[in-house]
Amino acid sequence: MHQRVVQIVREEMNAIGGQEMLMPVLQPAEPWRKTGRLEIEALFKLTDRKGSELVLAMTHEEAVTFHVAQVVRSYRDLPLILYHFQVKERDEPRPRAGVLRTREFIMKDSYTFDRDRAGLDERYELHARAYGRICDRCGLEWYKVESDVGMMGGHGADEYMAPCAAGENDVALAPGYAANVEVASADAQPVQLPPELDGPQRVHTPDATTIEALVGQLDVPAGATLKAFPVIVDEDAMKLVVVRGDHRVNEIKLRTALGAPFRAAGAQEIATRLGPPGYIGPVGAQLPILLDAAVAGNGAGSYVAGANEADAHLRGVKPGRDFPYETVDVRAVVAGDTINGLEIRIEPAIEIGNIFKLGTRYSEPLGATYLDESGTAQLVWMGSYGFGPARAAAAAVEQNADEQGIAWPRAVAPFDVELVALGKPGTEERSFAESLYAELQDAGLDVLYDDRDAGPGEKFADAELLGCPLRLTVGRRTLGAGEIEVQVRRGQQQRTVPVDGAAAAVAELWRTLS
RNA sequence: CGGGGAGUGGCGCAGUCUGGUAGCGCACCCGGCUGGGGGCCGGGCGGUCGCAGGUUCAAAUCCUGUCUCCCCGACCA
Repeated sequence: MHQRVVQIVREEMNAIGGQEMLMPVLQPAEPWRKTGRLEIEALFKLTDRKGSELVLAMTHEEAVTFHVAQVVRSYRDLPLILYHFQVKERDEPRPRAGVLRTREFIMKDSYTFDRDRAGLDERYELHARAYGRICDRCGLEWYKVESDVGMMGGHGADEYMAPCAAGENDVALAPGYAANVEVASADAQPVQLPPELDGPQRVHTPDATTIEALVGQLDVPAGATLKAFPVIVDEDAMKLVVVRGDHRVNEIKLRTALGAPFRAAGAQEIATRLGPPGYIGPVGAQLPILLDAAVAGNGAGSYVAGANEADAHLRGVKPGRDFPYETVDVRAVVAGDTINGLEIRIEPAIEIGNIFKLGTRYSEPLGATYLDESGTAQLVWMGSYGFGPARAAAAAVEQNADEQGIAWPRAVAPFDVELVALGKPGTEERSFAESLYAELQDAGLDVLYDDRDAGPGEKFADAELLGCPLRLTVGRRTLGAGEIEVQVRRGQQQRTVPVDGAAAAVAELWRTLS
């Protein structure tokens, strides 16, 4: 089924003008140094016997850009769509989840090369449509979501997600909206705030180092408290991120907002710069304060915040009046938040593909330029597009399995039909099954023929586990009635077809399946 | 990186606490029965107990080290 997915992808890539090629996995380290990606922890690095530095490629931007830089000279050489199916190697912190997260996997990656942003947008759109067709043809339930650009850098990215319980990503969905929670943004559910005061008032709150404990003591909703999250940006400056007490910081959104790497501040750093951990807050903090939009947007009312001293909080805190801030959107959205007044839900999903607008992120460091009509050198505008056949197959399994096993979509099933012959070898039903096997193949079907000397129960159970769309049974009972039995795997409805013209009837039935 | 678990015939496991003849199911091989939901009877093959050291008369079992795998979390360019 991996090869069936591959062939679907290949056809759709060719249909948008892609040229298939093959690039090496083992590559010199130098181009990776030039793009700054040699530092990536997940990149396998090694040396050969002469001590030359090599890497095992995790994607192929460096290789393809280097290649294009050699070959493309003129605007007349563009646009270009190149792709290949190749092994990717990634030193994952923790490989897991079977086929979903492995150190080594095959990915289709394509790369587009254009003379400008408008060309890139065109090539990107071609891929978006091709990916939609690929997902449909693979029989998947899927959606396209906005995503974080992550390690790739660049100007925008979307992911293709197949919802299922085994998924490792969470996606926020509302009518007309779909985004990975790493970038999702929504309107928070409203909260009843305590009335305003003339200024912050200190309240005694022993052992209230968690929002839960604090809420228990003060009788205010968690959403009326402020949670302070001190971070060290670039191993240098400390900043204080503040979100509503009932919200959580999403670290990907925060990294995006900061525009730089960060880490959570340690207890000692907090104690030195602010106050006792558990009691810190924005009022009086001599730090830049980043206030989440869910707090900053509220007009009336006031909040409870840490007082930066032990066993004390402040009530009546008003952002702006009591502390200066910069507004950011860094909270993780939760189910029940709204977008345009419509509630969102959050679902797990498998990421099966992603598409990135790279721009000149790679063409610049690797010198991929062309000469325009005026003879001026210009940087090539690039896009990068990944698709994981194994993940698509995994999603097809997860979305179509039942108690008995897999129920493959027709397009990606390992075989079209499983033919089960009952009876002892040498019997009439066996010899009929032999001839039916040949006729089915002549009718253009891929057939798995179970001619093992095994009991019927064993064969039926195996057929259902494997999950071919149709199961044919040739047995003495139905054969005597001039029929063979057909089971549609999905739903497991049984029917019979006459022996005469059976192969053609089965082929016809197969065509009606999804 | 933090927490937890597991390494014993091909596969799945028991035995380890309390040291003393390595065991069970499945699979496999042989003979036979059965033949529409993993059926039955009989007879067989197959294991340096992850690895290395130590304790002991004696180690799958106790001790030390080490490797690998799995799960949860962190992380995931």
